[in-house]
Amino acid sequence: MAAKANPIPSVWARQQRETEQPALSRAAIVREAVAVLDADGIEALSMRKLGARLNAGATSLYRHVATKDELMELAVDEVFGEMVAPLADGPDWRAAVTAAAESFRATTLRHRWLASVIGQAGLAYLGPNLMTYSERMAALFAAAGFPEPSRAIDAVLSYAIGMSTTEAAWLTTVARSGQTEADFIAGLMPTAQAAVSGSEHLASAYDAVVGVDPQGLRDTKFRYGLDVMLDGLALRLPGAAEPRA
Amino acid sequence: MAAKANPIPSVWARQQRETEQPALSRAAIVREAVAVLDADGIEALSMRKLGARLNAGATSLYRHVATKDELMELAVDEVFGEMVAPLADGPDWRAAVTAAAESFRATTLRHRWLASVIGQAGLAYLGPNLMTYSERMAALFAAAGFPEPSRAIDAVLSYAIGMSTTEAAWLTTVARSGQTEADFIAGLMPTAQAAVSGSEHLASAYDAVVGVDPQGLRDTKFRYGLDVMLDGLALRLPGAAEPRA
DNA sequence: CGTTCGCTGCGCACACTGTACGAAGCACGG
DNA sequence: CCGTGCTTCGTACAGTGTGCGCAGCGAACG
Repeated sequence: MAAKANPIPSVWARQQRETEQPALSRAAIVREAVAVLDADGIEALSMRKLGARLNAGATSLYRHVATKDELMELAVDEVFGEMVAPLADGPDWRAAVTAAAESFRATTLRHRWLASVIGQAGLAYLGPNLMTYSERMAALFAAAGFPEPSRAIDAVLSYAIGMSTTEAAWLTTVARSGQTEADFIAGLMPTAQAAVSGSEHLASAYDAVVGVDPQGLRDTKFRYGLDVMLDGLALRLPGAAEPRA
Repeated sequence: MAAKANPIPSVWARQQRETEQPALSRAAIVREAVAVLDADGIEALSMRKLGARLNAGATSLYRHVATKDELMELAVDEVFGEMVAPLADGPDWRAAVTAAAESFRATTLRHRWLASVIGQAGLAYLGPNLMTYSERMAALFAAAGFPEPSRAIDAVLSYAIGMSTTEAAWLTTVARSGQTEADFIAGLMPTAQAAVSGSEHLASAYDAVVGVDPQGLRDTKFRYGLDVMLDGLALRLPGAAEPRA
């Protein structure tokens, strides 16, 4: 009422050129969302908190992003841009594919929330960055002489996804405990030992691993499975001996 | 007051043997939770709804389950009980491992919410059912002569996880559209075609697939990657030719 | 030049979430 | 008979995603 009867003062009270921040844009929102996700994990990202980070109200974001799920899709493709697959020029397709897979793993471990999102939404995003990554990989396999590159992509990528998401989830659990990985494992051992008691093969596998550098273990584990897969693929190149079990 | 002053009628008014429902128990809660998850998906499971399904209040569940996350862990291990790995008695380790992997995939596709949970929490559950599944698989590889069965398990299981969760997420998306898989793909084609334009290898891969039975495609895709992995593993058995790229 | 119009940001509101807390009911041992 | 401990539940709180309608701004237009 009072404000309506007296419109004049607002002229003076008006904020002059309050465009300090580069305004709100889809790109800025996605970038900040990734920052929050990296820093505090997936359950810490709320529209209100994100809005506050951008000096904006929560619902303002909805002008640039249809829904939170869409924002997550954009964030996923954003970080997919960090995954690089070498160009198909070198003769060593194994090294190139290995580099591409390691890049996938490294990116997933750098942005551990990816594991959750991939589990919920899969790879059906069709985002441009995922597209160029896949295309590069297809070119790699095609240049190597594979008749059906997409088959090989699916195999290698599925392995990379499974191993990387499991690893990311594990590291998230570790991080939440506030301990180092080695300490966390040490603290978990009693429970684990009890769980595998009566399982002879598992128990011996556990014993063989106690006290070893965990990160190195994860690295070689990933490389092992990847090498196995690439060996299997190599057998499918034109001219190769049949494997025999 | 009135009830307290007149204790007699309550004997007759009392619900005789009101144990129609088997009361509230951890097992019953977990069972019902799985039912809800299967029927309506992971985002439809709320403690209130679950309580209502069991003729109980929402917070009553917390007497048997510490937190919702714990309930999810229990639900995961519950369905892990459906995954079967053959005993290590037959000579054909490839067939046995294939059966175990297919069982993993089938279970994941039967309970598609598993994909989300695995992405969030990994396989660090240590639940009994996961344990016996892993132990069986370890026995399989050990009997086949692998010096490090756990390495082989990690490789095969990672592949199965990656492919199955991706597939489950895809099927969830399809189901949410209310269309058949073939129709959904048809509706998606324009977008997909636009996305792969300029990516020659991907485009040709897409073209090769249009109009084919989608489920059969998924089946063979899974089998292909699994066979590749098993071929690579076979090379690591004592006595095998080196692969050459 | 003044006016209008569409786009952007925002406060409010709604329905819903997980769960901490304290009270009430019950079966059972003394 | 009275505790006593276990189970259930109502209430409450802090937080979520997001639909709706209003205010202000820049640009286009008469």
